[in-house]
Amino acid sequence: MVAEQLKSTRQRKAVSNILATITKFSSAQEVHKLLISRGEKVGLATVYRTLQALAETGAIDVLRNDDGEALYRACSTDHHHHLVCTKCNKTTEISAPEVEIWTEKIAREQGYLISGHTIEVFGTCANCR
Amino acid sequence: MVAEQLKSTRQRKAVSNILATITKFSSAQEVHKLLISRGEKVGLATVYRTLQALAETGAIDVLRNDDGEALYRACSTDHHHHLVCTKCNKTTEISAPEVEIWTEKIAREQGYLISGHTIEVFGTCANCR
DNA sequence: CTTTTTGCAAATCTTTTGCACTCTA
DNA sequence: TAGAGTGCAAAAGATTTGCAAAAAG
Repeated sequence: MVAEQLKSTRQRKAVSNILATITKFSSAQEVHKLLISRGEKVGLATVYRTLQALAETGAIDVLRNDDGEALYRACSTDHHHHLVCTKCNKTTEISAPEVEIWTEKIAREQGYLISGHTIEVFGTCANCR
Repeated sequence: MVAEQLKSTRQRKAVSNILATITKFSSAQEVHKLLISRGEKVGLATVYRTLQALAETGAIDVLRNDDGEALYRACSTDHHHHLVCTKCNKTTEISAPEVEIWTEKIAREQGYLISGHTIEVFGTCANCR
């Protein structure tokens, strides 16, 4: 299973461009609406496929909201976590070397071989308080 | 909006009992199948409603898997996080005072008012290695 | 040209709801 | 009894998929 190289298409560029302008996690549906409102002609299925493809290559981050919807956002590539405002959905990246270490420790204590972890902190940001 | 008190019904007891015997997070569909296989007569919708109700009262924990499905599991009531085996789905509760503190700190630095957080560590447990 | 991509609509799948009926307190 | 709770089937909604047409390299 060789990593496929994605071809550069109008639609994919459009999706990438949109993502670059968004700072909060957005669902495929939202991304699609944004594209349409910008006058871009891209099918919903294509948005889904593109977003998935990008997520697989690690180019963008994915997470699930409480309704089970997949949310995407362009992300820097280094390991980090998120601080999410529950009111405006603004997201701030936070790196956490301390926590990475703690994670490793806990896992070892329990006899686990760590493959990954998720840390998300929710709250109200300064603007929304 | 006063917290409603759930009435005790055959179906609810059945769901609770099943949950008590399960050690891994399971979807509503799975719980329903288990009930049926045990000969319990409970509707799928009821399982969904019951699971949601229980989750709301904090009696059970919920999390979303990568497919966006809601997974439930009976849980002790004190605050803690999970260490999940990606092979057998066994879940170990971990408490993390250190992390709670770190979370608080980070948030304050960013001007956030913390409302909650999620920490899940994935890996392979001793038995599955 | 050959292989990927698209678009659309149809198909899936999980979860939610409307409603009439059945229980619990 | 009154108000909750239940079962079923229909409705939602998000995501996926089949397929023929269009685009990329």
